[in-house]
Amino acid sequence: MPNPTRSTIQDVARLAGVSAKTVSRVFHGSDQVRPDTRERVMAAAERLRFRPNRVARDLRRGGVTSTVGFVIGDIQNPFYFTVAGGIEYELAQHGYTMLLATTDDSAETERRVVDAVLSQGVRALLLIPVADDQSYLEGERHFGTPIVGVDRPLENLLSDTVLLTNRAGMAEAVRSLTALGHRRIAFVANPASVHTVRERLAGYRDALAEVGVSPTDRWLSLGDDPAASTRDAVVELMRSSEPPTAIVTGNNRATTATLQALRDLDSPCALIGFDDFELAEMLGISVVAHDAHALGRAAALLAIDRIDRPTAPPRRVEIATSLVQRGSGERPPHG
Amino acid sequence: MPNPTRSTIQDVARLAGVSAKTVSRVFHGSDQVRPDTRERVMAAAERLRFRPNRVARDLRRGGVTSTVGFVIGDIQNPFYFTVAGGIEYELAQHGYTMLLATTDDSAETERRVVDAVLSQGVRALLLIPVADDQSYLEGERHFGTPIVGVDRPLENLLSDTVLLTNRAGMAEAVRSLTALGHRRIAFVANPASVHTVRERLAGYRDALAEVGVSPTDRWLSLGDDPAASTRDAVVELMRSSEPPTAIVTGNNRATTATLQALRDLDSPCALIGFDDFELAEMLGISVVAHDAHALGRAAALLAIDRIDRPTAPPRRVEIATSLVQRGSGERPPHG
DNA sequence: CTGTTAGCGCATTCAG
DNA sequence: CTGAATGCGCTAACAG
Repeated sequence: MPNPTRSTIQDVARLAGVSAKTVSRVFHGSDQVRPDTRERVMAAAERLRFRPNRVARDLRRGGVTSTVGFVIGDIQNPFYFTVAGGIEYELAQHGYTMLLATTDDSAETERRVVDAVLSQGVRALLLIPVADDQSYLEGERHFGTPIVGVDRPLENLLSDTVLLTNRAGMAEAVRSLTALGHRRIAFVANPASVHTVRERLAGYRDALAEVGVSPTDRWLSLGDDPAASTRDAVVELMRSSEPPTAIVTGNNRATTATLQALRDLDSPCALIGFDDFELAEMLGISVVAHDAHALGRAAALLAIDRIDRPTAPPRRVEIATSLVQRGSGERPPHG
Repeated sequence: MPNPTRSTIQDVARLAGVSAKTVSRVFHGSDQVRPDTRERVMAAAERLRFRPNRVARDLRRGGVTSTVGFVIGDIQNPFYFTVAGGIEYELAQHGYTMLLATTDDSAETERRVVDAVLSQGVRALLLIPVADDQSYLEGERHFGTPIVGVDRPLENLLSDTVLLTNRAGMAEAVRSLTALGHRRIAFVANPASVHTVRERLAGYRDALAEVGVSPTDRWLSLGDDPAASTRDAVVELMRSSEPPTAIVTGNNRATTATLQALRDLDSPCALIGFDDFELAEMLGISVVAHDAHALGRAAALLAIDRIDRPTAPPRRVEIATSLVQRGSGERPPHG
């Protein structure tokens, strides 16, 4: 059996004995339509199982769609999907839907994927950048497409941005450790090249500088070598001649890996992680927590605002982090 | 400064001194175009920052878009997001992008959201159903839109489906407990109304029946009361006159809650969770694991297959679960 | 309150 | 190999 053909606004108009425009008005118009006309139209639409074709509508209205693109590096990271959840939530509140695409954390892919998303005619673009240059979006920005950097700033492109207070948040954590007397504090993270880790590292240095400690590379484990496991790196760090008495981590993955290493070693080393995680409370792990869902919501709001006021100056929103003390970060120096 | 207007295929054609159709051919045509013509067109396109408008293209080609809709109840659940990741991955491999929408786990919202997604002209619809009846999709199915039930079957609608081996997986877990001598085995889950939990419950009963135990309601904690916390329910269960010597859980959230309760009580109760989680290995928690990413990939493949062969009989794919023993499930009965 | 005309940007005829 | 005409489904701009 061949598929029946989908009915259009014309079919409904014919059946209801009105013009196509009237059907359109019934479905979208804030215009007035006589109640009985409206009912005839609705009845006809129901009988024909009519559903307005949004694609055609968007095209006619100047290619202005109701979808917003979100391009993300790696969807598997729980942090990012919480962000995506926040974005989707806020977009839905405003009648938009989210088109989600991933780049495998590869700079070349980013450009291709962003291009594909833009050609879908998205109303705005939200992007967690991977490449170190987003100037290729300059043209698109000139066409008036709102572009928002999420979690990291877009490089070489004027844009709205939502960030965490990475530097201050990490500084606060390290300060809480120095206040306890810690001086040998290590910083553990995987990929150090991304903006967030660089900022957190800066905060770490800020706090150490305040107590006159100039951190040496000996206490940095930045996981630039993708082959080496963070877990092994931490074990090595702890077995060095002058091991740290406290560790701060640069993100959730580093926290998990560090946690496992410390468990293996049965070490009393203090630990504060960046990013909260589900079992942290049960495990008594202190963290620099933040609201990833709020980050997403804020990003979506920036985009929606800019749709309304395209020429407003770029805005930068910061989502606050907070130090959550659960035990692992309150241990005094040992050894 | 007013925004420059986006250039169209016509603009490119004019600048290159060819017709619109030729530009179209350069961008999509497997048709032949003379190399020098092609170059002129490409040069013009680049200068004008031309990007083909996919919306218009899709409309002209009969509303056949390259996006696939995925409707999900609650985006925050890591399981679903991993599924979404799998879907997105496989879709991207085939040139589709994913339109993601959520329903807040509400049956009424489901219908509204599904409608909105369909009116976007999606090429296929993937749905984790929440409502207990999807017959409202019958019309859409007749129009030839591929519809796939993900993780749970669609009710009253013929459709492709991807499921986990919920029943067998849970039976295997319980069987491993009865083999150790456990007889008082509790089943803990939140919302018991959904298909997956019902199936897992059935598997639990299967395995108990095999050793002649007919489970009483006393050992079921199904969390139908949204007010009561699962954690409290488990504490109560363990303090009853004849507490279980082992617990199996119906999903990842129940596992976490149960884990916390058992820690609070310092109980030697055996535990096998359904769904794996990040720290399970470190914590030595045995689980019924499965590959949520593969589930998503399989769902996407079903949709893509059906796009190609619309009249093939509905298919049901099952993704295998496997019992991962890490210690908590191998504890013998106590007390 | 309702109808008519025109055309969004593109691709599919059918011609050359 | 290339171009001209036509229309996808819908809605703005103007009528009435």
